[in-house]
Amino acid sequence: MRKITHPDATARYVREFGLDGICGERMIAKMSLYAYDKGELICSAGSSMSHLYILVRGKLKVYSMLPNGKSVLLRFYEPLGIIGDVEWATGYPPRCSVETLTDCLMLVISYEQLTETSSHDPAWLRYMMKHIAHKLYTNSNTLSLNLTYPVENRVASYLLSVTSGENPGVRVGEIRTPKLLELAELIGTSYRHLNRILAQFAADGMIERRRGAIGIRDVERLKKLAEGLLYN
Amino acid sequence: MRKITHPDATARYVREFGLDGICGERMIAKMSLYAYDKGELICSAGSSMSHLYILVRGKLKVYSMLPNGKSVLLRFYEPLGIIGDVEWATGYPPRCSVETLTDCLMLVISYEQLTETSSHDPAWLRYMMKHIAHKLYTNSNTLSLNLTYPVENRVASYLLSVTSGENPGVRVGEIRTPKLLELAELIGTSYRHLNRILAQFAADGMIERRRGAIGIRDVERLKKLAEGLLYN
DNA sequence: GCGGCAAAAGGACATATGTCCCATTCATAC
DNA sequence: GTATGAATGGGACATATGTCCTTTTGCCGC
Repeated sequence: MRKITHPDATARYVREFGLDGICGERMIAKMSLYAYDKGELICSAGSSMSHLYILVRGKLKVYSMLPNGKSVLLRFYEPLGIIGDVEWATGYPPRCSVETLTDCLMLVISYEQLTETSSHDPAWLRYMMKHIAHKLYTNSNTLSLNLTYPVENRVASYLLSVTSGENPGVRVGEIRTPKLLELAELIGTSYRHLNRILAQFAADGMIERRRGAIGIRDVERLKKLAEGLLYN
Repeated sequence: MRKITHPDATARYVREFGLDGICGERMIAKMSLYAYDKGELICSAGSSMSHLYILVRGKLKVYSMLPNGKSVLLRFYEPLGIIGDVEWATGYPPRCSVETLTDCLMLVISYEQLTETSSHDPAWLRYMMKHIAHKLYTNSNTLSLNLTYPVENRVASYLLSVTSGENPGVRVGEIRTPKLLELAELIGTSYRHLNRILAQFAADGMIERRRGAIGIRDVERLKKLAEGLLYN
């Protein structure tokens, strides 16, 4: 993580995403731009949260760590995803962990300055309200689906989510897998079972297994399995 | 459902819950008070939503109907629970159904009038933002837990949630069960399996089964099973 | 009382998933 | 090269849960 000090840096992304129509000038003036490397942890469950992050480049994953030790993948974020909004609104400690999947750029502002510059600004408050409501809507949907779909479908959905956008063309998708154990935790199952499902996918010719990577061989059949179940 | 026309009715509850510190006067002037009987449906997935409801008396249950036909119990509401906030904020159609568990009283205001009287009011917007963020926080937690806990624990949690408050004293809880099939759907399992779990609970002396009702015999052991898993 | 029906109880079996353990592979230090 | 350990692959079995079907129970109209 490092701060981007180029004078025009913040303004560029504020303009690109039309944030100037949402955030007041005073708020924009207090924002900084930070670069994160792939694999960095932005926040983690149990720690404390002091800044709001607005993703403008790259991709993140958000997962929840549960008291019983297990974890559940909640969603992926792409540009204009916001981290720390719920914690700002409620003051609760974060119950999720957020990790970069690619190199990322984020606009950052401290809660203190955010409150000072925007807590009386209806446009910003409406935007935040809508944004959080959207999160609730989709989060509730995703988890409810996960609750009733078997692991097979969830794995298919995960593979598609991680591939999409990486190799947009005809090329076969190649996913650099994190440690499979982590992947299993994210999907909310045991390593053993994930392994079974992957072996079955491979046997069916839908994927190809390699050390540290998975090759997608049949996107269509995966899509069929993931039907309607999307993490995005 | 019927409107309460007593002139002072609305004002009484607005005062009781301190809503006058949150909702502007203009907004309060547009609110009505409605009474609902036990078992009425306030809203249902797929329909359209045109009013915001603030619960001031009674208890509700909220559940989600999924595209694959199954449903999941999301939470119970008690006074100051708000229905229709997410739909107002986002404009999305409701994906949940809400049903009264007891006779209820609710303050009601149409989206049109709500937008007109409050969409520039920072105090109200902050309140809504915080409220929705709280919903997201707890909803995500509940569903994540459900995703990783077996049915046994969920049933225990359900029994406790429904009992608590009904017989606060030493009396043994007596739950008038809805059709058990419905209950199974709410908990997100099959009727057969719910039956198994209940039979096991009964065999262990934790509950007593009767026609159309369940008697709680051992709150403590149920609490142990429900550990940390709460729908409220 | 009797027939019939909805709700409830439960048997038998299949499937999904978890747990425990061991074998294999690969990289890296030495 | 060899030892070592992490990551991976997989066998054997237990448990959780779903599906299908049959039986029992209690209620209601006649």
